[in-house]
Amino acid sequence: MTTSREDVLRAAAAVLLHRPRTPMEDIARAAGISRATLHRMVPSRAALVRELAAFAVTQTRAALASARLEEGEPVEAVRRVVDALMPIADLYALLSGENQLVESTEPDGPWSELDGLLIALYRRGQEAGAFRLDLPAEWFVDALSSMLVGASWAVHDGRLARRDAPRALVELLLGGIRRGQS
Amino acid sequence: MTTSREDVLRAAAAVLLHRPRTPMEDIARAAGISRATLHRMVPSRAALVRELAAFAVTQTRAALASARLEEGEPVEAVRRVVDALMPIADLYALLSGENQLVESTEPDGPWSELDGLLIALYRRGQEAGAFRLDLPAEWFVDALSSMLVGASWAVHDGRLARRDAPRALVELLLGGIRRGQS
DNA sequence: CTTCAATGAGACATCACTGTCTCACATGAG
DNA sequence: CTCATGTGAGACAGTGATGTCTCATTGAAG
Repeated sequence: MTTSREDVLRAAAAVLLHRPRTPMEDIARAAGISRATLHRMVPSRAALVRELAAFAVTQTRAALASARLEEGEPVEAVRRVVDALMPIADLYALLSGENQLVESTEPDGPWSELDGLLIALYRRGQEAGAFRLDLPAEWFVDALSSMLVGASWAVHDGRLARRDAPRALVELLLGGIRRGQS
Repeated sequence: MTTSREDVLRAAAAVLLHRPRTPMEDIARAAGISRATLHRMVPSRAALVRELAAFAVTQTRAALASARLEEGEPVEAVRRVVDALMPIADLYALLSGENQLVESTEPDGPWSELDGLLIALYRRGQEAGAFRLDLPAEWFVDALSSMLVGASWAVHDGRLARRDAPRALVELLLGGIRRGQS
């Protein structure tokens, strides 16, 4: 009964997001393997963290691709983004600026590419007259990121039902960014 | 030239929020004191963390009190809350569920009291017809918390101007929670 | 059945961090 | 000026985490 590398990464992400100081022994346990096996998979803690970051980038890129940001109404595109990112919110959270588990993603690295896709979506929405002009696109990305993390935590803590989370998030976010409110 | 205890706590909060694994030596440096002096102030790392938590509770309680949650229009009360919490967003972030630096704040501890004040505000807004009925009050608190953290980070990283942050946050939040949008 | 690869348990050495302590220096008050 | 207090630098011992490695066990394939 082999635990897949991906399962290990997912488990590591979840436990490290919640407790960044978790020892390797406990990370391995959380993934259902022994510490020796974990060390066979990755040469060091630092390497695990780097691999986690790369995995998170890959998963996020795929999620954003599946959300097809350039297609259709910007409002619907935001809905699709949230639906796509919710299942990987914990991985996504590792990449967002708030979590320094992953040290200093480089300014021109994969993260800024992904960030740029979301900024472009917001700007498309502004040009289409759907989104507010007075809020910076960067804030849209930050707000989305932080609410994804927040919703993920709320679900994790049982404060929000898993099936309600996407809707709660998207309603609040869209309500906040849509034009024509004041 | 003595660094006040509060300054040390503030600096420690900021650095630990960003890098939970920061060694005591680096925490002390960030606070402008030596490690020996830090150890004279607190007997251990665990004690520092406990004191930080208590300080965060005190500061948050004071901020919420200054925001006068029960007075006037719920919308204006939310504005006051954001204005009051922004300057202490990093301390507040230590208390919010997202950050396990402070391990497991007890269910009936000070945090749930503060949480309860915000929940009561949202419910007051619902009853007054100002806030949406379909979003849970708990989600309001989670969204506020996570956006406070997100905005604080955006400012820290230079993505959002410090003077624009409160407005960006409150506009998005209020836009999302107000009634009569759809 | 045998063989092979993967895995877990556990031992061990090393290292970073932590807490403790001493001593020299700096600063402020009288 | 002296004295008292606070501080920083640095040494040291202890601890927990980390990485490395060996050996026994397990499970799957042929």
